[in-house]
Amino acid sequence: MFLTNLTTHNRISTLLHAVSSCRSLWHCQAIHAIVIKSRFINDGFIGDRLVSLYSNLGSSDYAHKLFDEIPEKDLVSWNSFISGFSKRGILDFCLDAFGRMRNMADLKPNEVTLISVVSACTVDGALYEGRCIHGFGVKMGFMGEVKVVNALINMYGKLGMLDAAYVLFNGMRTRSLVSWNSILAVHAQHGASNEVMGLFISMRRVGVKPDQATMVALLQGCTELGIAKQARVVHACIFKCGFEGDMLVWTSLMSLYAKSGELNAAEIVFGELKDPDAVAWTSIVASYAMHGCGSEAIMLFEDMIDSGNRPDHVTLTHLLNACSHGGLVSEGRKYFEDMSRVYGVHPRIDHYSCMVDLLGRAGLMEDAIRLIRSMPMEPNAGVWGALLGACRIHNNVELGKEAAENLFMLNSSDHRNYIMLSNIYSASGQWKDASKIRSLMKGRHLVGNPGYSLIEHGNRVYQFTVGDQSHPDSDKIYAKLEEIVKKIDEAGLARQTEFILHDVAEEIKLDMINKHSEKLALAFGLLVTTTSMPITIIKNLRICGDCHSVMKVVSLIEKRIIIVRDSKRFHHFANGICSCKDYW
DNA sequence: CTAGGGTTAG
Repeated sequence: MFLTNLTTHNRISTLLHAVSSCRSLWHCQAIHAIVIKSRFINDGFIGDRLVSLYSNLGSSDYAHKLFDEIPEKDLVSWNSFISGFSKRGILDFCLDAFGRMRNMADLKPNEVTLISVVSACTVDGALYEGRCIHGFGVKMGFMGEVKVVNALINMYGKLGMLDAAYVLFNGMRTRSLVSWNSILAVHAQHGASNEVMGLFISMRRVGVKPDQATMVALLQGCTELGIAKQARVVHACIFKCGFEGDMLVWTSLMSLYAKSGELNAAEIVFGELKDPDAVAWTSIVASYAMHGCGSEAIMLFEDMIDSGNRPDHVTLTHLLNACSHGGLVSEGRKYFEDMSRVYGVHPRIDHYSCMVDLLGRAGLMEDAIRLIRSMPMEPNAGVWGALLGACRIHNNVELGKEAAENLFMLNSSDHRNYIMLSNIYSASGQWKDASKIRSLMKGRHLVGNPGYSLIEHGNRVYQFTVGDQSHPDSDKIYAKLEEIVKKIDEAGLARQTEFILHDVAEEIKLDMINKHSEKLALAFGLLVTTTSMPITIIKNLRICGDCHSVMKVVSLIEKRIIIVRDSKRFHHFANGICSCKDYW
């Protein structure tokens, strides 16, 4: 055994090291047994480490039991206990222990305790608890501690209270690099790209040197926009700051290029990684999946396996997604079966969603519903949503109704489900049912996010909303749009007005659909670019069905390449066809 | 000298 012939001090530090290196519950228990045999079980250091390890590994029973067995619990014992639950995101246990600690006469929580408890409040719906802890921190005089404020910035930011986070950040007398990174990260995570850029510039101005986390936040801040030019600017910035080849930063950059429509650039960035890790491989598989290149994604996945990297549940999700977007049914089925047997990844609910999507899109409704019934867990909104989407494509009213009813039960506030069901009814001519669903939606006061489309030109990004007239050259844009519509009518394309929900006359519907944001962006793109340039449009919602067919026709009659990123994936239009093969 | 704490990728 490795513990013989060592001095007492060395044995304790060896044990501490062994305890720290545990990666599984089984491993932890084995080391625990050695600790018991080694008569050091009462050593406070080792006990604390075991406690935090057990709670870190999610075994709260062991953690509680062991914690109770520690004879003299000091501040560090309590902090280890609490931090373990904090890292696992188990808020209840954290607050419980914090409460018990506050009731102790001879022990007071310190700033370390507070940081752990604040971090635990970053889970959804814990704003009230977070505010209480914040108040406690103020009372205890911890607000001068940079790390406490950083944790609070992160907490408010993660819970969507960007203003509160900014007020705290702004009020800091001294800010560490982590303070800057935290405020950047929470803005980036909420798509506040302008703020991210502004903060980054201020940070440089006061002479703070960015690190890996800064660059990642900067890159993340650009994804919402998805503008290739901005990706290139940040890429240059990464070079200047000396982060080229950094795995974390480069994976993030690769993903940004892919999301900005530049699959080639993503491929190049990936190629520059000497020894890509599992996350980098997953990212490139996801990139191809996003662009609808199913077989390429599969090939890359096989390369990943050959390189000795192990896929995890995220990799498999993207792989199944790739099969689904590419309509590769048999491949998807094979990988779904292989995932636990060959790769040791047990299917989670997201994998079931992917499979329902895959089968449903392919029109294999029986198989999709059979899979749902056989799931070992309760189907969630993702699963029913996938089925509903498939019913929309294949006009399956019966199943669509069932899927929608389940969705309404799970989450009645997502207006997209109502629209989808209403569209299914309209498509099969059941107008009364369709309008019933619409009034149900209206009655519940459900409105969606307003749709918008972005397009880059010169050094600017232009934004269009439905019927937008804010552009200075609005007249020209609408004239171009009219010209396109005329050509399309001449080409004999049947327009799809059922995507308009309002109860209005057909010609008004057509007028409304003609002013969709993606069509305005398209008209603008045709106006300002030359024929050799692809037109790239970023849409915040899913592309509308009519716009999708119009893009196809325009790509043919105007001989243009049009690339649209919607909220789910990319569509590459050329010669009258879309890369999604109308599978979307 | 030594335990516990804040930001970061797919």
